[in-house]
Amino acid sequence: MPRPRKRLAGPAGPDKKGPSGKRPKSENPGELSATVELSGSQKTAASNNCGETPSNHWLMKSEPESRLEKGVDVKFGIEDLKAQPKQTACWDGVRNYQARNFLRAMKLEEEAFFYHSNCKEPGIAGIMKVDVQFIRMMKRFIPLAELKTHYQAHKATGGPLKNMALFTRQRLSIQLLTQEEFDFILSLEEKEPS
DNA sequence: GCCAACGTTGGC
DNA sequence: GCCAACGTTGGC
Repeated sequence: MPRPRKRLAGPAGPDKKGPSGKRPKSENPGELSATVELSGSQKTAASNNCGETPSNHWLMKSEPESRLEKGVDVKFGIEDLKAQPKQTACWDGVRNYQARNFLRAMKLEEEAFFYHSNCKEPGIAGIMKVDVQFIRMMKRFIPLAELKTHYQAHKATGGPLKNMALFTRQRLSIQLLTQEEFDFILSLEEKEPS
């Protein structure tokens, strides 16, 4: 489970997992340093996304309700992100290979939906930017059930959510969204809950 | 709390 | 490199 944490002020670590060690011991599986956190000021424009390249949009899952995993509470909802210094957190604990590749592919300032998973009401709670910093709450919470309704309709009609990873890659904790998916979900904010 | 989906592990 | 067993994710 991706497990955003309090700021650890780590460098945006290239993760050093060599091919050598097969995998993290089950003893301590978390803490791969696939960190997106950019500590402190982002002085350098270097990795910044200024320029012409269109930026990617993401969806990142986290659990807003308390749950112990090896004695550690993994709770980290959007309110917890807001409560961090600079409203910025370090997104660690991602184990899945593809999710980690996405973490590495992210560029600063790209936007991501903060998705609440494994909880009473799963869905998209807000928006943050890669750094990982809170931007804003959704104007209204967009429940999974509503997204699923659109997904099912779009499968038939060829609408924007027809291939949404949330449904086609069910267990992937970090997902790349198409521009169409991102825009469509944003447009839902303006609508009445369906 | 249950359990389906699905990723990972490890014997062969 | 197959695939059954196992572990995890995450909706319900």
